[in-house]
Order: sequence, then structure tokens, then C-alpha cells
Amino acid sequence: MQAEERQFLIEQHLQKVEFASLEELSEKVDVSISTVRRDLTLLEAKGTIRRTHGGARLVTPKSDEFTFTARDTHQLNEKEAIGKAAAALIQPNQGVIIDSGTTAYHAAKHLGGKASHIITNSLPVANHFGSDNSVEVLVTGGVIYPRLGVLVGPLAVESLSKMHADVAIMSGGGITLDGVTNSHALLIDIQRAVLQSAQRIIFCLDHTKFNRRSVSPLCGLDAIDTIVTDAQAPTDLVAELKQAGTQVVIA
Amino acid sequence: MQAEERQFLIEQHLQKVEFASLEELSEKVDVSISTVRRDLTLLEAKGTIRRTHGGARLVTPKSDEFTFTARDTHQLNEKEAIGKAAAALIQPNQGVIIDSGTTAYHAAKHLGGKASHIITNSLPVANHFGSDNSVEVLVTGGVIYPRLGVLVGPLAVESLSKMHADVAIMSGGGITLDGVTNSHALLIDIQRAVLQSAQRIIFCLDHTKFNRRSVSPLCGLDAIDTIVTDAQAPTDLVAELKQAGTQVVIA
DNA sequence: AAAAAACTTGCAAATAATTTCATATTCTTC
DNA sequence: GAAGAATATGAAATTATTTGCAAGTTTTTT
Repeated sequence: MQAEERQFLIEQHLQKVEFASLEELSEKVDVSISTVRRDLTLLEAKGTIRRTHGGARLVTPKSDEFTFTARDTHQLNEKEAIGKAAAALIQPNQGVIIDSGTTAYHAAKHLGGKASHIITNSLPVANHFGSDNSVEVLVTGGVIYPRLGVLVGPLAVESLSKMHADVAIMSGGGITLDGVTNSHALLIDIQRAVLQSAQRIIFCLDHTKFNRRSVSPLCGLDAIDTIVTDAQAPTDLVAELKQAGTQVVIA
Repeated sequence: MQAEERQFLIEQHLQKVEFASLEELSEKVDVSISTVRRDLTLLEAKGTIRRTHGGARLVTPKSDEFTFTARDTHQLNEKEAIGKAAAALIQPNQGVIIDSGTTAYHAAKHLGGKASHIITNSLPVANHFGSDNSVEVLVTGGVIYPRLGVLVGPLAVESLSKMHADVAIMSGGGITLDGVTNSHALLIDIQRAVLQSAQRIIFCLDHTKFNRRSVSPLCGLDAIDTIVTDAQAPTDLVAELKQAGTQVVIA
């Protein structure tokens, strides 16, 4: 057997078991422990693997968590503030749709027992209300979009179109005077359905989204009732948005 | 076993049970209490865990997770084993429906990349596969049943009736020769739909469910293909079930 | 306040890593 | 295709780490 082949086998085996002892590996590829050590040192340098006492482990631990919230440390304070401000706009006993963006998630956290029912296609949001029996939480069906924990696809769109809510709290990838844009086509389908199903549309957009255009256009300014953003949002665009008839809330 | 693997197991176990004693952990990973102490000190430094007198607890700020699994330390090992055995019955690339019981959840954990797609109305199951892009996970819509993380109601029933899978892994509240019973009427509606939508029905039932009748009848034995249980299941009922034509697997 | 349980520290035995060296294998060059 | 160089492998000796135990201290419980 070739050295490279052996190393590949080791790597592959580790992908399966996450942890392996030197003895285990040396049996698997039928060489001495010394050689396995050397192979592991090489693989570690390559980066796919980490050596440990007595063996090796995979460097990418497949965690059960959504990277969602972890990834979200960017502009965390701003998003937190925006979420709080957005939640403050909700009247008691309203029905609220919360979409799948990270900022919308923060709004959900501050919603407390305010809303009477919540509709969402975001698993993190669903989880958040999972053990709260003061609100009725309706989860749309759909296929899980990996790593984001969003439910997408026809089932999600369909079930959202059938529902109705007083307010929708949404987020997007960018905003200009032309309207809001977002990145994933799958998300756009769903957000369009949300726009149809809610009476009042609130967009949570931190300042980095201003004057940015993401891949696909979602809707024009006329579809939006309120934009919630943070203090660092460019004042000129904020002014223009207000002039265009959109309510802008600075958190 | 390697130190890192051991620490990972401890962490994982704590994820499940929220709190564990040193003795419990030392038995779980089969090392001395001293070593567990040292491991816990390391894990605490890492931040995932907090040491307490007599053990350790998870440091989850305000657990967005379901108390679901945590509360359910009862028969944990059995359920774990049953789940593993049930997962072993699945052929590669099958479509699998997993329902909302705790035992079915454990089956999900052992399913790995075996199934090609998974259909579920259980949020814990959905979360488990949330960042796994080797499987397509279809979540039924529905209203969250608090504290259990199950999606129930017409939307859940409706969307399940429209789907189809090769196998269904289910759990229930009790089993007798008359069939399976379960506690919540809402769950029964959904499980009926699952029974219709899957070709092969596997029930995961630990020994405490044997010879018990829960509130509402769910289905007769004829609807069930396989029952997976643990070694403590009463042998007489097991024999009778087998005679009635049901396959029984002892984990 | 006493007793029990749990924590810390230090130490010896066990286990694993590194280094070194002899042998085997592969690759080059003629 | 054979001789020699270069590399890879396995084994032994040395060094380092980890583990389990016991003695003494602190914390919790009664």
C-alpha cells in the first residue's frame, strides 16, 4: 500500500468515527504504530486532523448546533438593539410572522409574551419558543436549509400563503431606494409569501445593509411599512427613505 | 479511549442530562473520579461546562433547547440502545419518517448519513439534522406543543398525509396484545397519518411500555412490522407478539 | 458543631510521544 | 536490469504526559 493511500484511509476512517486510537488505526491500515504516528503528524500539518494523546481526532467536529447563532456575533450589539426596538413595535395580542434572518431572531427573543401567536419558518426561532406555553407558535413545514436552520421549499411557501398575521418581522440582505434585496432565491420565494400574508411589514436591517444590493430583488419600498435599524445607518439614505413614506426607527 | 474523546463524551452526556455527578460520569466513560475531575476542569476552562460540588452542569445561558431530552434521563441507556438497534434496521438511501417520541429521537441520532431523506414533526430531531447537509430533512408544519417540541395540529397531519416514506420509526405510550396506545389525542392524529404514509412501521418501545395501556388506542398489532425494545421486556409478551406475526428486535 | 461528602495536592505507576538507529523498500541512474 | 542514493518503515531507548491513589483540606449537610 502507498503512503498516500494509507493516509487517505486514515483520514476517511476518522471522518466516520471522529476519534481513533493509534492502535486502531495501525490495525486498520496494517502498519506499525510508528508509521501511523508519522502519518498523523503529516495529516495534522495538512490541517484535516488533530493529534491527541493516544490517537487523533477530526478537526471539524460535527456539532448539533446551528452555526446560525454562533456566526451571528457580527454586529451583535446592533442586532440585539434592533431586535428590541422591533419587538417594541408589536402591540399586545397581535399575530406575528418572523422570518429567518439573524436580526429577526433577535426580535423574537424580545417578543416575550406579547404576541398571541407567532408564525415562523426559522428553527432557531421555533426553538426559542419551544418551551413557552404563553404563545402559540406555528411552524411552517419545509426542507431544512443546512447550517441556517431555515425551512424552505414549496411546503414552506404554501403554508405561509395560507396563513395570516398582523405584523411580519423580516430581514434582508441589502436596502436601497429601489427596495430590499436578498441572497437566496429559496428565501425570496418565502419572503414574498410573507409579504402577502401580513398586514404590516417591519424590516430589521442593520447599518451594513444600507446602500447594498444583494443578489435578487425582493420588494420595493412601497411594500414596507417600517424599517428598524441602528444608529450608524447613513443619515442621507434614512432621510430619503422617510421622504419616500417609509417609517424608520433608529434603535 | 483517548482523553479528548472522553472529554467529548462527557460534554455530550451533559448536553443531554444538563447535570451529572462525578460518579455517573466516571462510570459513563470508565475512568477514575480523579480523571473526570481533571477533565471537567479542562472543559470548564474551555467554557462549555461549569463545575459544581459533586458534579458538573451545562452552562447554557438560557437554554433555547428543549428540556425534552434533559428531563428524560429515565431509561436513558435502554433508549439509547433501542435507538441504535432501530437505526440499524434502516437500509441505505431509504426515506424515513421519525415521529416525536424520545426513543425515536435516539434512533435519529444513530441514523447518521444512512437515510436519503428524513421526515419529522419533532423539533429536536430537526435540530439534530439542522447542520447536516448529507440528508434532506423535511419538517412538517404545525403548532409547537410546548415542552415536547412536537409539531401538532391540522397542518402537521395534512402535510404528513401528503408525504411518503419507506420506513417510519415511531414510539408510543404502551403496548399490549391489542396494539399500541398513546397519551395525547393530538399526537394520535399525527401518528395515524404516519402509519398511512410509510411502507414499513417500526415501533421503539422500552420495557416499561409493555403491558401498559395509555389513554387512547393508536393501532392494532397488524399495523406494525417491527418492535424494537430492550432486554428487560417481559419475555411472555414478547413471545406472544412474535406469535402474532410481529418482528421483535431486542437491543 | 460534628459528620459526611467532595475537592486539592503530591506522588508513583502506567501509558504515550519523541528520538535514534537499523533494516527494508522505492527510485534513479547507468 | 543492477548498483547506489534516497526515502520509508519498524523497533528500542529515552523523555514526557496522563492516570489512579492516598493524605490532608475545604465545603456541605444534618
